[in-house]
Amino acid sequence: MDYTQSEIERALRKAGYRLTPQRREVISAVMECRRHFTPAELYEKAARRRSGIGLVTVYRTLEMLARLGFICEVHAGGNCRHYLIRPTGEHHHHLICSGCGRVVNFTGCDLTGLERRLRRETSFTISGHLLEFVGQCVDCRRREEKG
Amino acid sequence: MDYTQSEIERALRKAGYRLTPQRREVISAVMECRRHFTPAELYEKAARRRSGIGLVTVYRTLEMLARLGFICEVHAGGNCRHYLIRPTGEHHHHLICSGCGRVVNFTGCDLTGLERRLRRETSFTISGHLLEFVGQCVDCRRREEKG
DNA sequence: TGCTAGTTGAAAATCATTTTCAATTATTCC
DNA sequence: GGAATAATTGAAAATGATTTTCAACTAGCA
Repeated sequence: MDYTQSEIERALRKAGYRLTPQRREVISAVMECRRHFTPAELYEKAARRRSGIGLVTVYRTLEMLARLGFICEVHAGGNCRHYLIRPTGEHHHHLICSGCGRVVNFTGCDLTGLERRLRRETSFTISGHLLEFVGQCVDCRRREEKG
Repeated sequence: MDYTQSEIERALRKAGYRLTPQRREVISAVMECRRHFTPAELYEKAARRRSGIGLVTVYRTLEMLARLGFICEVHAGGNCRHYLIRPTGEHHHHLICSGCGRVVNFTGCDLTGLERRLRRETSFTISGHLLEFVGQCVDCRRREEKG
């Protein structure tokens, strides 16, 4: 289901990137994330564990991981980039809690029928789609009801 | 199908906003857009027609129009906001050409089944979804094939 | 071990967006 | 029509995320 640190490191090497201590640290910090994160958040986290990692390196490493397909961007709103670990391979989407940012991955979006219809009606070549559900998880709902 | 300038102006007044020449100009510039646009693009267009409109005012007016539901944001990539005219009322989504930015609105996304499944499986309260298709329109495809 | 191209990170640059605030003006009330 | 007043405008400055620059450093190869 999830990639391991060494799988990612291997893929990185294979793609011609060098394996530096900073990159290892960023990867390991990413792998602990259970919700979406911003470059700045990840920087804090990684820098806390190994002082001397630069924000720029975090940016660059995240960009690299996204290029390799290990993380992807989500459109969580706000004014900065949000990334998310990608489960291995398969086509999937996200259900995002607007309260805490928790993310649930799901598959089976089944938009092929709609896609076919659009292709027929518009003559577009369709290359992909962006689908995200937004809601509130149980914890956040309870918290709101109480307070 | 589309709102008229005076419909928008009326709604704006009704919501307690003042009708200024600058706002009129921005609204009219928006209404000419057949694809998505950025605040900066709209500023250029509006300022060309009536010099002296400030970029800040464009930002503020677009925010207002979005709040009133006449335009909405799209996630077209890039590093700045993209807006789009919203067809009257109904729930709809966008098919966006990655080449030229042309936008086709469509309805009938039918995600209620999927939404129900997610609600059941995750116990989230689902408040909405974001769905966009990306592709290439006929013109852009031809242009690419030729050159 | 030494070479070299890839990598790092501090600082500066960039760029979209937001805030500030004094001057202006649309609307209301007489 | 003419104040009064609160909303609006826009230039300039502030903010904040992201990117670029470049000299120093280093991973990985020979």
